[in-house]
Amino acid sequence: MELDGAEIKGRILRVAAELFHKQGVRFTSPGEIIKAAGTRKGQFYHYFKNKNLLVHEVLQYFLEAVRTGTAPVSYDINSWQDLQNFFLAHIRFQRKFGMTRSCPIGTVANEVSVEDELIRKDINLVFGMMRSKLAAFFAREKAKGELSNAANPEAVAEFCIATIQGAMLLGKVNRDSRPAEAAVTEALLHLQRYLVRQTITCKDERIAPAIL
Amino acid sequence: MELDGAEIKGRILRVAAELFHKQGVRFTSPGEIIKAAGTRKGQFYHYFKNKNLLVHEVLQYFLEAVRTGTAPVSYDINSWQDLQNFFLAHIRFQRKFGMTRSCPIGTVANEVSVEDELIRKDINLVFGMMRSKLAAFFAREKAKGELSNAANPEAVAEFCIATIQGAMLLGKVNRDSRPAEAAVTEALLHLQRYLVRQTITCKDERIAPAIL
Amino acid sequence: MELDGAEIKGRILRVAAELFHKQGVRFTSPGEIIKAAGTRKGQFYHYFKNKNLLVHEVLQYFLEAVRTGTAPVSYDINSWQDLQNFFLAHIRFQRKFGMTRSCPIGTVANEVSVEDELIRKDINLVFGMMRSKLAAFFAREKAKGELSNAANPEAVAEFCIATIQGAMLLGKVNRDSRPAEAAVTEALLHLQRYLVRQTITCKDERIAPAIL
Amino acid sequence: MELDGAEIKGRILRVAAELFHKQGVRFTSPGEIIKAAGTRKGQFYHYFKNKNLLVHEVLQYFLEAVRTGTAPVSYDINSWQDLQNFFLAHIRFQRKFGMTRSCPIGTVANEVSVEDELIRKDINLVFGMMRSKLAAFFAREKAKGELSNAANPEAVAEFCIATIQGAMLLGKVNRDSRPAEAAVTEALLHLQRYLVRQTITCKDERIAPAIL
DNA sequence: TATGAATGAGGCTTCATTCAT
DNA sequence: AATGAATGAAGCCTCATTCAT
Repeated sequence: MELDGAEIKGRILRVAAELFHKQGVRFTSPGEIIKAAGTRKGQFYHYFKNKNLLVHEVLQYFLEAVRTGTAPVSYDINSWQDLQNFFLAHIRFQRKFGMTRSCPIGTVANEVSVEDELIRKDINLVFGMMRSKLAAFFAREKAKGELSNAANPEAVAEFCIATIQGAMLLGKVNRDSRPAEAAVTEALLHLQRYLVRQTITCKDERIAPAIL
Repeated sequence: MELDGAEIKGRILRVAAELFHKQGVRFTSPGEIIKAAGTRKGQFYHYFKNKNLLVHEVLQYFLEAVRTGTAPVSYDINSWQDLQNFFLAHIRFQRKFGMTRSCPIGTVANEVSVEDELIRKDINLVFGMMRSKLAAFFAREKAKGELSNAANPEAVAEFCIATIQGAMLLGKVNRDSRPAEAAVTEALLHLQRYLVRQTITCKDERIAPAIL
Repeated sequence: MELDGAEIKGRILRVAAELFHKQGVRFTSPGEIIKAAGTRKGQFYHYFKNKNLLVHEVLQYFLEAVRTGTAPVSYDINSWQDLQNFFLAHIRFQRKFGMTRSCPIGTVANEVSVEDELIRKDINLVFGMMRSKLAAFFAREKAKGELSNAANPEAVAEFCIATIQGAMLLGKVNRDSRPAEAAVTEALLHLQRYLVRQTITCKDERIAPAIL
Repeated sequence: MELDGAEIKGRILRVAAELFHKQGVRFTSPGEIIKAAGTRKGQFYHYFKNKNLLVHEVLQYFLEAVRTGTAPVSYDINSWQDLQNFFLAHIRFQRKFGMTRSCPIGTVANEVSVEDELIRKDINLVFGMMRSKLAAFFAREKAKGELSNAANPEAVAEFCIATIQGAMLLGKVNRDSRPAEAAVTEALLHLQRYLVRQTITCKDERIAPAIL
């Protein structure tokens, strides 16, 4: 069976996403992607006009993954239990790579320079998608009277994303999940205090990292 | 007045730190640093055996800056007012660069790959210095009975760093300080709730971003 | 007529072989080869991943030349007359370059360092090919009863190669063919004494260098 | 105790000789010699105007070592037993370096290019010293009537040097002393046949490599 | 004597891309 | 659609040496 165009393009995209996550965009050359994808230069430049547009498409692929919930961590939160799991899932994800990587989006985001307007906007869309999914949950909870009126869903969502990004960064530079766990645990405590009825109760007021 | 050796080495170091912050380590070539520092290739390699060791020295310089409190943001916190100011100072710092950069340490941290063990450890030392200064403050407050016994100084310090790093990343990709402000404001609220006596009071329970 | 890929690769290979023979591998930079071959950097690295692999290919080319008998000196010996000619042909070859070079293989061989395992093995193959061709001749002569039973074909072949390599080195540092001739003449005398019937007779027991 | 000038110069010389033997002249930079000798750039260039003159002095040091018999292998031969030992001593010497190097002089000799007239002449002097010592022995034996009148002392000496150089080269590229032993054993057989009285007798007409 | 700062040419290689087929 | 040849700028670094102190 021959590989059709979409197949090849998809493979390049997946390989590129993996390499960008592993070593960053700048440190990943088209040649390396081509080799890892088992394709050829001509094919690569046929499907992607240039490296920048490949980054663009990778980010669209990430956007789609977050939107449809097929990303390694789902941003579709429906319960406080989901929310807690959501934070911890990021660190579980990171552990799969031996704590040597942080968030795929965050990694690319960090590299954007003033010239990369297109890429910056792409990343914004991904973070925006994450934020709106999280904010939607908080808004729903607020509507149900479960969340304090003091909580601003958008701001709380922003806080969640920021803390997770920072926690993963700390996890990576420490090569240890504990700093990341400590950070997200504090974040969860903060969110918990917004709850009108304290549904999540942990003995010592801390979410046990052991459940990770 | 002639420039002596230390002067030149210092200039290379400062220029490199600036470029690394602006565009990352990977995208900054020795040639670019040499040009910006107004020096020569031979001179550069006389003072720095290779680019990696320059990065190492830049990080030592950052470590020293954090240690001595000469960094753009001081990590020496002595009051809850200091703490609040500390969070906001990060975003003020970011604003100076038109929200096009994130944290100098975070930027380098994000780039470390599995091969850069030396660099990873250097960054760890810097984050460690930040953490111990913050944790020292929380420990002191706890000893004074101002901070809840439930608070673990190290964990809370980790949370502060993570949230700031994430907030600055969001600020950069948005080219807007508001997402970053929202995130750190939530973080401050969390910390405030650890206070035994609620010394920081803000009308609507939110720290006004306008004071930034 | 345009040059196709194989043509260009071949030209780089020949130019490299020539320069390696003239001045050694170490003293021949890719830049020099590129210039001499009238090609470009990109082209060079398109055909040869790196300089070391070019050396490898040059040595394969030498191996092939020895194997097929297209090298400047043929290692296919069929008679005692051939053998005598074979020794002298090396010095004739050397004279073509004004006694400024030694053996192309020997030159590269002398340069191998502990790190160059690949190259060392390549050279071994070339010397091995030379040895087996020479040994085959001695074995045949032994079988025919022309060569003393005391002669070990492999050992005698090794001796021939060693003496020729050493003779050419002496010829080069002296810029004079006489030391080289003296050495190979002695070697021929040694071989001659292995003959059961003294077919090669020289008046004064010496092979006249004049015939060179 | 301070090191005086001669001490330092001597150390640089010895270190350079060692490195040239190990990896060749071209591949040994002044910086490497300076580091290995534990000295400084200024000192190096104070004692040696340039690298080429250092090579020159190293060769003079080799010349002196051969002249005075302090070289690793003595060229002062006084008996046929000495002669046999002399050949084998070269291979023993080579074994000390795990068969990774050939002759120190031969290594430098191989690298001489057309521009290095000075160096070429220096090497010639060293080989010339070797030759005259060997030739002196053969001449004395001839005078004593121990050596065939057919033997030309100079030519036979040249042959000895050539075969040893070639044998060591083969030993190095094979990383095995056996090819080198085979070659020198044949050479010894040749010399033996020049003896008027066959004083060296080996059972099977071969000098046992086991005695090495 | 001794030092290390300074120099710039050059070494080896990768990069991202275009192009002709 | 697919190929791999072609390109030259640039990346990182070493070299051998000179020079001012």
